[in-house]
Amino acid sequence: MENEKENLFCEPHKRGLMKTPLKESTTANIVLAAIQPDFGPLTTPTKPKEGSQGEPWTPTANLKMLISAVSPEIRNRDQKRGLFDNRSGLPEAKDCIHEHLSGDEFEKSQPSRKEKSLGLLCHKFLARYPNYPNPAVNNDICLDEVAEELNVERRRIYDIVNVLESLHMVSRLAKNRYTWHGRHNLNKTLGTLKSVGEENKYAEQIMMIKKKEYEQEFDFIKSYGIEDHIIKSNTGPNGHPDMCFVELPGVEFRAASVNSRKDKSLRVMSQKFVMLFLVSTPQIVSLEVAAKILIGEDHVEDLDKSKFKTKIRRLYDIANVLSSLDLIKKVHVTEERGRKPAFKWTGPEISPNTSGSSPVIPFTPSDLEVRRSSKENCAKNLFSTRGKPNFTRHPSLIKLVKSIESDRRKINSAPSSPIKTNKAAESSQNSAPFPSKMAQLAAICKMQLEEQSSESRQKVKVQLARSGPCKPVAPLDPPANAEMELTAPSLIQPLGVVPLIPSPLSSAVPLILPQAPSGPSYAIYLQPAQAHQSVTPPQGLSPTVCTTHSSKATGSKDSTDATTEKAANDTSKASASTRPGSLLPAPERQGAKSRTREPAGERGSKRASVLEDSGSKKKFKEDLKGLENVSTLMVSPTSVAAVPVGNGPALTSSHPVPIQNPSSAIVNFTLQHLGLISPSVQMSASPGPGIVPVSPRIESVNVVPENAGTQQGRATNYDSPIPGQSQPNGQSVAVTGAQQPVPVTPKGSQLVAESFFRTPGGPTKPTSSSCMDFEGVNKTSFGTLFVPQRKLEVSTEDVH
DNA sequence: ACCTCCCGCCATGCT
DNA sequence: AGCATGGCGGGAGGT
Repeated sequence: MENEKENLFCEPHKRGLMKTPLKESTTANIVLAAIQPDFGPLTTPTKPKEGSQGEPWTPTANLKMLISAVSPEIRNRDQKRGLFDNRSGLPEAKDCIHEHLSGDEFEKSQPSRKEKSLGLLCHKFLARYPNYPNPAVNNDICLDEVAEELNVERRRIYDIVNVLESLHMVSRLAKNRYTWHGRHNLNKTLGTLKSVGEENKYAEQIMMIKKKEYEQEFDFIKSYGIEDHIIKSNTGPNGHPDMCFVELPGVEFRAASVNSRKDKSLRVMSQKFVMLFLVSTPQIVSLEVAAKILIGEDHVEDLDKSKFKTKIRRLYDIANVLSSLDLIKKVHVTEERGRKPAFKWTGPEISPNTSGSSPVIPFTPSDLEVRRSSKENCAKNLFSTRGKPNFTRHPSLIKLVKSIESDRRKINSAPSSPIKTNKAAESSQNSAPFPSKMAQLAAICKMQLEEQSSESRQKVKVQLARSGPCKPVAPLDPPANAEMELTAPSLIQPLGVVPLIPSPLSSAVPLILPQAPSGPSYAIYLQPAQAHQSVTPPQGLSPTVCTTHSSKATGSKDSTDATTEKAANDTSKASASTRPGSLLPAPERQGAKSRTREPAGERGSKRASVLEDSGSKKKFKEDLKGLENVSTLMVSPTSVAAVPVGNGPALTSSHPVPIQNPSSAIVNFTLQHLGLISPSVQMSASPGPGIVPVSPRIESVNVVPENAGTQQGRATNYDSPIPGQSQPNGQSVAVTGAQQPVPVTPKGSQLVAESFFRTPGGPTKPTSSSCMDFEGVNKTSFGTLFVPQRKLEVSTEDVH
């Protein structure tokens, strides 16, 4: 009954009807459709939660519910079972490879925590919707329904939705209702976030934190004061960077309710977390650092532990969702003291949206235009999100906006964000799960398989039909991914670029790098502050990188491991260490992902100063490895390129050749460290002139891909509207091009160029001032600072 | 023993 | 008041 209705209304796409792309959803839908009638009303009612679980689908469900009421355990068991059996969402029932309820008592009896993990849940959730939904269709999501179908408490759905909302993949329509936007706005959002992150100087903040750590370890401490200042300056009035939710023009929060406290947490935290990846060079962010930055109070000591722990918990939640989106993947950063959990960006590379602040624009003209135009959206203007401190809107306005937007959407079918889609991100979207654990894997695999099969058929048809209209972009990405790469060395910092002269000006200094042969050109820009830093040796870290990966699942691919090391040495000199390109493309998305896991070591204790010991050994090994790899890999530097700017299709992002990228970076890095080449030589990453990033520490990163294989499934999965595009390997290039084309002018959505942070309390960020501070600092303390080397190893998790 | 992070209590705020 | 949201942190599964 209702369910059906609701489905219709809420998630039409599920039905397959319209949307082509529905991936798994189709399957699921189908299933649901079949089942629902039988069961009867599901009810959606408000809270599904546990009770709901049982509820619905079958008559027996009621019984179960009753029982469960009595015993939670039973309840759980049922739930699990229900999950699989019923379907709620998952495909498992169908394919199932494993599992089964029937068979194993084991599983059945207990679903295991993993099966209940947010990551898996998120996969299920994502599987229901196409990456690039047809805007013309109703893409509403009814939270209650979803919760029921997935057999989870609504609370969990909120966790997912909040993160998705932060990326503007969904937007709230009303009470219990969200609209699914999929990845249409993703690149745009990321660009905006990157811009905001740059404005906030997150890169610097990261650096500072790291520096502090080092110092602490070594007793350096002296510079605390300074550092704090810096941070503070960057931060808002409160002392910490408080930004508000960054909205995109096209995707605004419509419900008033969103405003309130929501500005706080998960959503904002998610955005900030993403920003950290986007602004940091290696694109690897440890939870510890992220937590500190998010907490704002970075002042060292204050972090109270509980707060820190809470933040970490939240970050895991966010990370699980982002991992499901294939935007990040878990890795470990190993330092002397141990491994710390960290995440590596595997999403598309993005260029910052232009906003007022950044001068340089990497975008292609078309993009710019689009962006501009977008700004003009009526709706937006009406409600400009931007300015508002609050998101509250009058209901009537909301409606109006909504209607406008919907129209707009229809009109523009084009995808909005063209920017770089490349990376596979898109393609993978749905796909890719990474199972960390077998269970998850299995579950995911099943889902995927189902999806594929069902989808592919439908999809193709549909897409073809609709292809025109939609926007989409295709993602391309290869299937997989597998690989990892690694990145660069410096953990922190910003592009390796070099600024030559530090200018106090606020604006960033754009550098245009020569492009690699094939690639589009890219520009890197630095903010003054950064530039300064670079000039002076920041502490960054030097890096060493190691990548390791295993390929797993997919097998073939991957592989790339490289490790590098650098050894550099030294301390002060750091200059030597430059970071190679920092950016690495990340490319690959592997298909599989797993949620998280890993040991992390972060914890607060960093202090142990024991450093080097174990580290050195490892390093050595790594170095060796790195060398080996290098030899093998050496390849085109180009691939390493830093930030691709244009929309260019080619962007590195996709990296068709994953291996290369890392390798080049590594190679450079290694060579430099070895003294074989000068830093300036570096490849693309850091061009030139000046490079110097340097960081005192050396780190090595190992990335090991975890996943097992699920990828394949994924490959197929994507929904991109454009069917043909996907290529297995990831050559996304072509695809990209295709996507891009659609610059629709009117697009409404667009851009916000302005991304802004809203700072509630205060004014915006103090950019200039902060810059100044930084400068001062850099000069002052950085110059002298000695930094011990460290090694950092990043490894993706493996699953066990 | 520690890392992850599920679970769900309960505050917050809209309706 | 009731319900939707979602902050938060205890505590337990996993390794």
